[in-house]
Amino acid sequence: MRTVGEVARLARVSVRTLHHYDEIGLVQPSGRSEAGYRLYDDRDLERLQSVLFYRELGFALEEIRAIVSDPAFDRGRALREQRDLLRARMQHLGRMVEAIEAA
Amino acid sequence: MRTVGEVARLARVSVRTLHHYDEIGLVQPSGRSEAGYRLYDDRDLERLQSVLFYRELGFALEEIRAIVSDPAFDRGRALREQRDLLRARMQHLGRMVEAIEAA
DNA sequence: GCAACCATGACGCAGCGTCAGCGTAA
DNA sequence: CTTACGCTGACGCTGCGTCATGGTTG
Repeated sequence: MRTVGEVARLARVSVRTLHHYDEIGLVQPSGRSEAGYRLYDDRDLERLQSVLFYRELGFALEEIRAIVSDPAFDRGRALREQRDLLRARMQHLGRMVEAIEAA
Repeated sequence: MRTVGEVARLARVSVRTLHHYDEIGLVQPSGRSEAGYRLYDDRDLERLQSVLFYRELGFALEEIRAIVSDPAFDRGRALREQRDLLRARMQHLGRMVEAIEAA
C-alpha cells in the first residue's frame, strides 16, 4: 500500500492529479489509513497506468473511464475513432498553418 | 451604428461572443443607446474582423489583443511563432496517432 | 399587448495548478 | 520540536454556451 506521494513519483504525475482522479472516481485508492491518507495497492497502480496510457493517446478522462471500467468495451473501435479524431485535428492545424503562410 | 444582433449576424458570431469580447475589452462598442444597448460603428466592425482573422489562425484572445491594439506590434514575428507553435502541435498529434497505430 | 431583442449576472465545461489552513508522520 | 507530507476546500485558467430574470423596441 503506497501513499499519494509515492504513487505520484512512480507514475510521474502530480499529487493533485491523483486527487483529481480520485474526486472524479477515475482512479480511487482502495484504502485509507486511519488518518485518512489515501493508500494505493498494486491493482490501483495498474489501473492508473492504463489511465495514463489512454491519456497519452489523447482520450478525454470521461472516455478513459468507460474504456478502463467496462471490460466489454470495444477498445479497438475507440482507438480507431480517436485516431481519426486526432487526424482531423491535424488537418485543421494544417489549414491554419496554410492560412498563416498566406498571410 | 449597429446593435449586437446585427453585428453578430454580419460577423457570423454569437451575441454571447460579442458580449465576451466587450467584457474582456477586446472589441468594445464605441457607443451605447440611452437604454444601454451596445452600438457598434464601422471601426468597431473592422476591429472585430481583425480579431476574428487572428482567431482563425489559432491565436489566443490575449495575444490578439496585443496584436490589434499595438500598432507597433511585430505581426510578422507573431505569425511565424504561431505557425511554429501550430506545427509543434501537429507533430505532437502525429506522435499520438503513431502511438495509437502501435497499440 | 405581444414578439423579438437587449442587458447583466452567473454557473458549467476539462484538467488540473496553486494557494490556504490545518492535521499527521517520523 | 521540526520538517516533510497528507487532507479538504476553493479559486483560476480559456472561450464562450446556456439559462435566468427583467427591461426595451416596434
